Amino acid sequence: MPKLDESLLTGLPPFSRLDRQQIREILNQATSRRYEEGAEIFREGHDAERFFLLLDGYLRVIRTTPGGDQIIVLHISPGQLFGIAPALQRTTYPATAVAAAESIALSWPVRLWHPFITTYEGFATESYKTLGRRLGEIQTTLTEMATQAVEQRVAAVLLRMVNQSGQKTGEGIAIGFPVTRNNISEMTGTTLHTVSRLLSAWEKDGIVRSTRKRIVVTDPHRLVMIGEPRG
Amino acid sequence: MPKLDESLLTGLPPFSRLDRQQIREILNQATSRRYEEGAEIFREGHDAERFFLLLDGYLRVIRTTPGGDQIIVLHISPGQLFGIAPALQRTTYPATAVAAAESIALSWPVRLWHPFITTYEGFATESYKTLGRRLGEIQTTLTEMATQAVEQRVAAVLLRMVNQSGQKTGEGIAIGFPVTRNNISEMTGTTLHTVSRLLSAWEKDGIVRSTRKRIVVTDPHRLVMIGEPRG
DNA sequence: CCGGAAGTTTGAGCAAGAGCAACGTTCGCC
DNA sequence: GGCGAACGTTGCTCTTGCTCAAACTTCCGG
Repeated sequence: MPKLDESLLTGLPPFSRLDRQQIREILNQATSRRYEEGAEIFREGHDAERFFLLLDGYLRVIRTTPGGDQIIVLHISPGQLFGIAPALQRTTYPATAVAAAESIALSWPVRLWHPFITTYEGFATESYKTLGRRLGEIQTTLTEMATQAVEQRVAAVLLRMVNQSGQKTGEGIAIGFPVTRNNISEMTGTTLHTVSRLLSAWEKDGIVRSTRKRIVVTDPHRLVMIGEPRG
Repeated sequence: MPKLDESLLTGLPPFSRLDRQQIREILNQATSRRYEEGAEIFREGHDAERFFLLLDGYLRVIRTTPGGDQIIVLHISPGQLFGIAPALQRTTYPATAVAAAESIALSWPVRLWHPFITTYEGFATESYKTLGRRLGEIQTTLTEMATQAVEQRVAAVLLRMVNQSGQKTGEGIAIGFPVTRNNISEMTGTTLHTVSRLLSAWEKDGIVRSTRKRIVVTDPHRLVMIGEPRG
């Protein structure tokens, strides 16, 4: 295992209040691993043996129903902790994590969770903030699902992905990882057909541009308008 | 303020590992209050000044959309902590809490949160377990919303309420607090009309019995069958 | 360079459930 | 004891978006 560079963690919120020495300790106990697009990092229901930090790439957190349907609960961006089941006293992972793009993550065995929480200043605070944000995000998604029509939900989801991973390009803002029509349908509780029709229509209107697995939002403002129920 | 009896807390998970003396301390700092059906305990977005424990009654946790629609995120049963925004480093409440039935709750100022977490054994653990369960419940609801038809969602929600608050009666198991058709529609993302039709149909089939605001499930097993998508 | 897999598009038909409307019932309050 | 508000029921209409079907395009591996 190559020695990990301290600069990997220095900027990140959970570690921002630590000194060089402490970061070194943390890195020395970490395992680094690369995941290809589509690879599973951990699976719902399995023993939570490690907790993770995403260094690079994007993840999807998904749940599968008994009936075989799949839904995407949220996405994880670089710099975020994930698989932090131990924070909520869980012994198994509550969902499955899959690499949406090629990704790199550090991980530590759960037995280090408690020491981390108690010895590293700011680590607990940031972990719980992250959980709070995610809870909020899921609640928002739930609210949208319950009250908004499909078109609005798809617009909202596109905007959310743009906000979390957008990269400026010549044509507009690109979503920073591959997304299929089917993925979007799994985020919005609809079918890939309906998503395809919506994107086609928006492309005709100059709101988005898309190629296979890649989406660029060229007119975010108009997408916001679509996302608002009455207007 | 009448002195609160120690037996109020002795059985409850967050305090189960504490001695008489510690429970006394906790009670001495608590404020007890009664809420009528429909009363608001705290509101989404307001400063989180206190955290709570529900002693008796039932609460609804709701969110309101900009468009004025309302959804019920979850219910809270006696013995549970709620309004524990501080646990997730939040300074405002992420949702509104309303008494579904006449209720009694204790509360403490948030500045006591940290002392509670650090000095009372088991308190932190139980609080985070509660959060974990709620996150799981919301995720389940989200999954149902995204993958199941209205009939299944309504069946699932009835069963959940029965499990959380069911009381055996001569005819079956009664939901332990008042619920309107409209409330159910706010839990399932449908309309009160559709809920009314479903309940009427189920009543005809002998699966439920209902009067104004009161629902008794007479044949839970068949309701479970309805709740399963393919079967 | 070819073939298959994965992803995308589009059309046509249909049904679930929303919206609208009207009326009935129960309850609490003056 | 009567009135109004809140809650519930039911019929009808109409739209959204799902299902089914088929073809097309892009990508990747051999």
